[in-house]
Amino acid sequence: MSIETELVETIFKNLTFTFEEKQLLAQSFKKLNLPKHSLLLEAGQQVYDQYFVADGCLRTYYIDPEGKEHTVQFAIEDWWISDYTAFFSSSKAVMNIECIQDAILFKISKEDMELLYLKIPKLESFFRKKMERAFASFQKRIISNLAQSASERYLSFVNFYPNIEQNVKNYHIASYLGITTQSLSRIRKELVKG
Amino acid sequence: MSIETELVETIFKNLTFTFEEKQLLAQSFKKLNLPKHSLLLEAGQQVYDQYFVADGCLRTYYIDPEGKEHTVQFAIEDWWISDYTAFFSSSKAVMNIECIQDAILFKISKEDMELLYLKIPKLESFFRKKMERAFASFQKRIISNLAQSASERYLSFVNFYPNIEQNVKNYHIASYLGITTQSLSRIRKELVKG
DNA sequence: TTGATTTATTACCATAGGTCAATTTTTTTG
DNA sequence: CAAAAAAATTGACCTATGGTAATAAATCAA
Repeated sequence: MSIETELVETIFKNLTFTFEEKQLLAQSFKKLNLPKHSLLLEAGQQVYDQYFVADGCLRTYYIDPEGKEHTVQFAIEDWWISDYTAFFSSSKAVMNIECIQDAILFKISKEDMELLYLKIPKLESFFRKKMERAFASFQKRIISNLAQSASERYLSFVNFYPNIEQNVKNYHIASYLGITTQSLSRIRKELVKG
Repeated sequence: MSIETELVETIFKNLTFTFEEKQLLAQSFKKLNLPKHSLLLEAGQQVYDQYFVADGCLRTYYIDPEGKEHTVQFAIEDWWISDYTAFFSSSKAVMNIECIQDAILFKISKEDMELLYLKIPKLESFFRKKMERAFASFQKRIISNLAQSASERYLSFVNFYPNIEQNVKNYHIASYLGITTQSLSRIRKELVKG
C-alpha cells in the first residue's frame, strides 16, 4: 500500500483529498517503526514533531524533581502523541515518551503542519476538532482527579481505556492515577472482595 | 465605541479585518453585563455559547454526587470560558459557571462560530492556537495535580494567577486545589511561619 | 527449562489531608 | 453604625494513601 493511501485510510478517514493533496500529505508524514521500551522523546530535547499511532502503545510521562514518574497520557491506535506544550510553542520537552508495545507511527513536524494548514485548509478544521476532543478529555481528567477517590479513578480508567490495561504495567497505571503501585494493589484487592 | 471596534480591539487584537468581516463579527457576538454572584450556566442546561471575558472574574465548577464543588477554571480579562466539553459536542452542561466579580462578556454561539470559520478562515487559526494554549495549560495542571503536594500546588496557583487571589474566596481556591478550606488555612499558616 | 531479573503483593507504621465542631474574623445589609 | 450572615481559622480526631521492606509471582534471557 502506498503511503498516500495509508495516510488517507488511517489518519484522515473521513476526509477526501485531491491527488495533489495526497502527494503533499505523503511528503509531510514519515512512517516510523518503534520497538518496545524505546524512548521516542526525552525531557530536554527540542520537540519538532507530533506522532500518530497507527499501531502499538505509548505513554507520555513527567519525571518530577524527586525522580518519580507521572504518566500524563497513554496513546494507542488512532491517537496522537507528543509533548504538546513543547510542540505548540516549539520549545524543549518537559515530558518523556516511551514505547510500551511495538508501535507504528506517522510523524509530522510542526513546520510541515503549518504549511499543510495553509495549503489544505480543511486540515485546520480537522485538527481544531481533534484539539477540542483532547481538551475535553483533559478536562474530564482534571475533574476526576479533583472529585474522585483513588479507587473511583481506577474504575474510570479501566472503563475509559479498556484495551490498555492488558498492555501496561501496574506502575504505569498507578502513576497515571497518582498513587503508588502498593495502593493500586490494595484497591484491586478491595474491588475483588467488595 | 461601536461593537465592531470593541471586538477587534479587545478579542482579536492581533488580527486585521475587512469592513465586511467586522460587520459579520459584530453580528455574531453579543455583549453581556453580568453581576457578581449570578450564574452564567448551570449543569443540565444545553450549552450554546462560549464567552470572552472583557472584564471581571468567573469560575467554572463541577458539583460532585456528594454535593461538593470542584473549581475547574477561573477566567479573568482576556480569557474565554464555557463548559467546553458540552459546547464542542453541543450537549448538556456538566459544569456550572458563576460570576465572581461583575463582568463584561462577549458571547458567541457554536453555530455562529462555525459559520465564521467558513467565512473568515483566519479565525480558525486564531481559535486553534487558543485551543493549543488552553490544552497546554490543562496539561500543566494535570502534572501539577499528580506531582505536587497541596502546598506546592497552592504556590503554583498564586504564581500562575497572581491577579485572581484578591478576587476570590478561600473556598474557591481550595476547591481548585482539591483540598478543604481548613487545609488551605493550615497551609497558609505554615507558609507564613516558613 | 532454569536461573536471573523485573514486577506485584502484602504487612506494618507514618503522614497529609479530611471531618466535625467551636470560635473568630470579615463582609454584607438595613 | 450595628446586627446578621458569610467566611476563615483553629483544634481534636480520623482515614486514605504513602514509605519501607520482605516475599511472591511473573517475565525474560541463556
